[in-house]
Amino acid sequence: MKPTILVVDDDRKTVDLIRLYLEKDGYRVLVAYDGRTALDTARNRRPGLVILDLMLPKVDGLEVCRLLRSESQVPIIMLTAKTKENDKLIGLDLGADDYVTKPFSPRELVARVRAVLRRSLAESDQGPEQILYGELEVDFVRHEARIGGSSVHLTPKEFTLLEIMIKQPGRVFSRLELLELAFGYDYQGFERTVDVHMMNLRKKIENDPANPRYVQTVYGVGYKFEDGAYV
Amino acid sequence: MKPTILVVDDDRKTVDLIRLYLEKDGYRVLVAYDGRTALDTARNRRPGLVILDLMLPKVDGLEVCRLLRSESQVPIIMLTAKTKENDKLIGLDLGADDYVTKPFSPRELVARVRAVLRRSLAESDQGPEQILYGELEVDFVRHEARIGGSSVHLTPKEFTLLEIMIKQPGRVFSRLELLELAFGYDYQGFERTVDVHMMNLRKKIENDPANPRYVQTVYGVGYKFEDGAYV
DNA sequence: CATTTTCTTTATAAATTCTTTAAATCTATT
DNA sequence: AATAGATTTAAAGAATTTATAAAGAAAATG
Repeated sequence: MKPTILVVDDDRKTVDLIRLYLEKDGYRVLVAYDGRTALDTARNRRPGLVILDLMLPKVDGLEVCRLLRSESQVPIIMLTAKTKENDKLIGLDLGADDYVTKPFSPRELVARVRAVLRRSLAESDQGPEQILYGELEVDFVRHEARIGGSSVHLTPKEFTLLEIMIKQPGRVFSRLELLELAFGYDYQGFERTVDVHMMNLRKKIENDPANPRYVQTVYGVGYKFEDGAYV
Repeated sequence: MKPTILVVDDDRKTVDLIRLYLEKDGYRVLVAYDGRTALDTARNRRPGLVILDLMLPKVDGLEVCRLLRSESQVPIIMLTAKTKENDKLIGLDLGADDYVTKPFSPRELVARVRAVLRRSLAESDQGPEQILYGELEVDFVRHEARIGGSSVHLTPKEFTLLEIMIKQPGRVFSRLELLELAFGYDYQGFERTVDVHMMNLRKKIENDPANPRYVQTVYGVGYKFEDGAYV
């Protein structure tokens, strides 16, 4: 089900054009021609995204943006006329998720709507707070692992490595990937460091570290978290 | 074949440094010193990735980024000076795939190039994550082969050889081709090594290794993965 | 700034895989 | 059917990769 989009601009032709393209792409569209109505509509109808012109009567677009932001997480795309003034404005943080300068192609605007929605969905779905496999629980809120209900102390790197792997169970990660993901792209050390962390991790979370159930080696490739999908 | 990378910065020393490291890592490099040239080059030469400085003469980096994004899927890494101003800019999503703040280490930049390319290749669907033929499944994410749903352990070379062949089913590969593709162009050993790997592979994935269904010999030529297109 | 904890490196042992070898088997061709 | 060349097969040693323990370096803590 596609979200509803609120389009706010005092120029009715612009609104009609945007509406046409959005509806063609399957979105429900609400419209407002001034800032006050925009705020009311946003509060009552809870759109999934707002397209907002910067220059508006009654309550200015900037103000609408600020108010919306202070009271909800709704993604906002700002429409701005292309001037040097506005380039500076963009340098300031207006709190919008994206900017489109007039004149714009409707197709581009729709593409940006899709992109912003995709991003904000991805962000709001930060993955689960907790993952369970068998006896093992990994709790990202508490930053803690548990075996059979009782917590096991992991060091920061051990936890991070486990987190990376368990969030994509079954996928094999090379040592280099793990280093870059866990320790940053500027990490200077040896790949073998990963092995030692894995060993220590296994000592803590595996029943039989020499025959690990969760943290498995893929010889010649790297490590993975075994989810038991195919045994 | 590694992709071509377009490096855009008005400071020639920075460009040279980046170029040096990228070329050392095997990439072809194009350069541009201003926004307009960058856009022209990107449109004509279709690089696989763009490294883009935020501050540029003629057409500003932000604008270049927007334009490139609206007209292609090319991954973009932004170079930004580390200031509070830019922190805000980064808070906004400029549409880049990654950001690197100046000053940066060339090694880190190259690592990020690799990571962004890996991500965007994975997204743009450079071939499937998994291939099925009859009972046989080959899963590239899990780095695992399965027969009738249960996984079969393959060694790294066995897996690589199978991967090469199954990705172009029906095509015959000479032993030399297989050696070069699987083991690298500088491989020194005998061609007969391939035979042994094929034998071991057949033992693991074939029902009747002496009458293989998947890994077939083409007498006097090499091996192929039989897809059953013309049997 | 001393103490504790964590991280990285190093060295060695253990496990796995790869290559070579040589004999047996198979294939195409005469 | 005989032959020369190609492929299969098994086995052994060489090479590579991973596991492990321990010590020194670095980082965090009080």
